[in-house]
Amino acid sequence: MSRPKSPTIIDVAREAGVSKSAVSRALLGQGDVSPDTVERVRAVADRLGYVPNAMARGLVSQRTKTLGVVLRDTTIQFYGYLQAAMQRRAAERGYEVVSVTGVDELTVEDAQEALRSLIALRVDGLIVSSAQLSGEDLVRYVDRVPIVVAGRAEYAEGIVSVHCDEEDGGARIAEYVARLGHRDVAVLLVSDRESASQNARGTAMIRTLRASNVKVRVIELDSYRGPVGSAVVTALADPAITALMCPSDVAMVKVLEELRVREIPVPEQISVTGYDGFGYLAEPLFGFTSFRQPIEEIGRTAVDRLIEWVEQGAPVEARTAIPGTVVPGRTTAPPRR
Amino acid sequence: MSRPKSPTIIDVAREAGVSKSAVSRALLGQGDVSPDTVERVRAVADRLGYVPNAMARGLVSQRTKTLGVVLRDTTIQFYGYLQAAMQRRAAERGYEVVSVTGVDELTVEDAQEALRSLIALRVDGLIVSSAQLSGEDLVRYVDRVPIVVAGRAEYAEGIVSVHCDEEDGGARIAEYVARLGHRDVAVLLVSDRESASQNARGTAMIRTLRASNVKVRVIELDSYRGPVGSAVVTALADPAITALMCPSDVAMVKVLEELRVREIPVPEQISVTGYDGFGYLAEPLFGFTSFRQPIEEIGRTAVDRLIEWVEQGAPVEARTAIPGTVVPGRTTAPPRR
DNA sequence: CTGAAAGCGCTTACAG
DNA sequence: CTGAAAGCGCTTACAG
Repeated sequence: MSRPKSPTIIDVAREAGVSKSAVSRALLGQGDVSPDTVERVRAVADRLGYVPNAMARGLVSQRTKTLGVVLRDTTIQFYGYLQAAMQRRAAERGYEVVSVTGVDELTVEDAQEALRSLIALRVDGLIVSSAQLSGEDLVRYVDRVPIVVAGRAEYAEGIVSVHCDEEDGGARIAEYVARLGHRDVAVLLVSDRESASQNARGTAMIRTLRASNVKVRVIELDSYRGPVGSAVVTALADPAITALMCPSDVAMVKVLEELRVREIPVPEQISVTGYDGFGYLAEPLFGFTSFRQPIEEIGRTAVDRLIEWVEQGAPVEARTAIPGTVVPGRTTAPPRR
Repeated sequence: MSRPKSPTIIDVAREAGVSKSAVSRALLGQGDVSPDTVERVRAVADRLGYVPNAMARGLVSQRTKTLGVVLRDTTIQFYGYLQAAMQRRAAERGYEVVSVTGVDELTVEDAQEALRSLIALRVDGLIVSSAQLSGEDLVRYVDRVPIVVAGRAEYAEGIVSVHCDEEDGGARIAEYVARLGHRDVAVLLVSDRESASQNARGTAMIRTLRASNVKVRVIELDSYRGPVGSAVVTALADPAITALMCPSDVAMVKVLEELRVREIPVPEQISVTGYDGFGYLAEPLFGFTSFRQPIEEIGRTAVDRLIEWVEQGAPVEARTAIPGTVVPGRTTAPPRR
C-alpha cells in the first residue's frame, strides 16, 4: 500500500500556472505579487491540501519559528501546566512549540538525548525544565541557540532563568505558620541535587522560622516523590512539634495519609502545609494550606524572555524570580495547648 | 551579538580530511566505511559538538523517525500521563515524539492548526488525542500520513483508534454500585459532543443499572469540566437516591465539595463514584471509589499501532479497546435504610 | 572503501 | 510583478 506523497510547491505552481517562486511569495505574503496571483495560488494550495514542508523551509530560511521544550516528567502536574502555559504564549507570539519529556524521570542520558534531538531540529530557542540537565550541560550549546531555564534559578554563564521566587515563597508560608503561633515546627527538606527549587524553598522556610524564634526540626527526604512514612514518624516522635511543613503538595498528600492511618487529627493535633497550589490538589474540597506558585506566569515569562533573546540576538535579563501567594486552608490552625 | 552557526557535515569532513559522503556514512554506520574513518570522524564530530541537522536529513531521507502528538490540554492529567507513556514507548522503539497542546481547551481552529504544523514537520505518523479533531478533520490527511486516535473510539474510514473500553468500564463500576445494594442512582452524563468517551461510559452505566433493575436518574452536564452545583441539587431533591455516579474523578471532586459544604455525609447518606483512577486523585489519602483507566497501556499501544503502520505501510488493527479496573474506596457503601 | 554528483522542497536575492 | 538560479545540509545511488 504505497502512500501518496504530499503535494509540493511545484505541484501548486504547475496547477496555478506560475513559477514556484511566485507560489512561495504568494503563500508567504512577502515580496511583490499581484493580488490575482495570490488568489489563484491560495485557491490551488487549498484544493490540493498543500501543507508547506517545514524542513525545507527551515533549511533555507535558517529560522524555524519553533521553540523546543524539555520537560522532566509530564505526569507531574507542574510540567503539564508549564507546558500548556508556554504553548499558549508561544502561539500568541507566532511560534510553534515542540516538547520532549520523560516518564518517572528522564534519566540524565535521556534528557541530554532529548536536548540534542531538539537542537537537531534547529529550534530557534530552547526552554529547559528538568533538573536532569545541569547548567554545565546547557552551556555547551548556548553559543548556538538561546536557552532559558524554567522553574529553577540557573547561574551558569549565559543562561537565562525564570522561576518562582522560592526565597520569598518559603519565607511567606513560614511566616504564616509562625503567626498562627507555632513554636516547634518540623520541615521536610529535599536535597538540592534532587530538586533545587524544593531545596531552596525549604531552606527559606527554615531560615524564616528560626528568625522568628521558632524551634525547627529539619527532616531530610531522600526523594521529592518517594515515601514519607519515616519522616512522619520522626516528626511525631517529638511531642512538642505542632506543625509540619512540606516541600510540595504531593509530599503533603502523602504526609496527610500517614497521619490519617495513625488517626492523628489535622489540624487539631498537628498543622500541615504544602507548596504548589495549582491543579487538582488545589480544589476547595481538599482545603490544603499551601503556597501557590505563579506557574502560568513562569511559563509565559520564560517564552517571552526566550523570544526576546531570539529576536534581538542577546538575552534581556539573566534571572527573573516571580512571587507567588500563600493559600490558607483547613490543614492549619493555631497550635493545640 | 551574532551567533556562531552550528557545525555542519562539511566542517566535520574538512577537519577529518574526508568527504562529506564518508562522514555521513560513518555517522550513520551504514554503507561501507573503514573502521579507521569511522573512528576519526566520530572523534571530530564529538570535538566540534556536531549535531546533525534533522531538517536536512529528513528532507533527503523522506523519513523523520518522529511521531507527532496532538493533545487536548496538558493541564488535564489524563493527557500528561498519555504523553509520558507515549514518549517512553516511542523512545524504546527509536522514535522521537513532538507534542503540541492547548490550554483550557484547544479551540477547533487551534487543533487544526496544531495538526497542520505537525504535518508540516513531516512526522512519520500522528497520534491525536483531542475531541476538537473530528474523524472528518483527520480523514483529509490519512492518505498522506498514518493517524492513530488515542483515548476515544474513532470509526472514520482509515483511522485507527486505541482507547479504554468504556462500555466495559461503565458497566463494571455500575455493577459495583448495584451490588452494594443501591436501587435509586443518579448518573451525571456528559454529552457526546463534549466528550465522546465520557458520554460512552455514562451511557454504559445507565444501561447496566437499568438492566439490574436499578432506578436511574440521568442528570445532564453541560461541560465535562464545569460546575456541578445544580446537578447535585437535582440529585439531592430526590430523597430516594442513595448513590451518585460521576463521569470522571475531576467531576467527582467537585460533587464531593458540593456535598461537603451542604454537610451531607459521604458515603453514609450518599455514595459517590468517579472514573479515571490515576494521578493525584488516586492517592490513598482520598480513598475515592473509581474506575482505573489503563492509561499507560493506551499510550503504549497507540504508539505500537502507529509504528506498525508506519513501518509496514498499512494499519494492523482498526480499533483496540483496553479494559480497566474498578477501584473500591471509601466514598461508597451499602445504602442507608 | 572512497568521493563527486544529484536532489530532497523550499526561500531569496537578482535580472528582467 | 515574474521567473531562473543558487543554495540550505544532508543522504544515496553510482563510478572508480
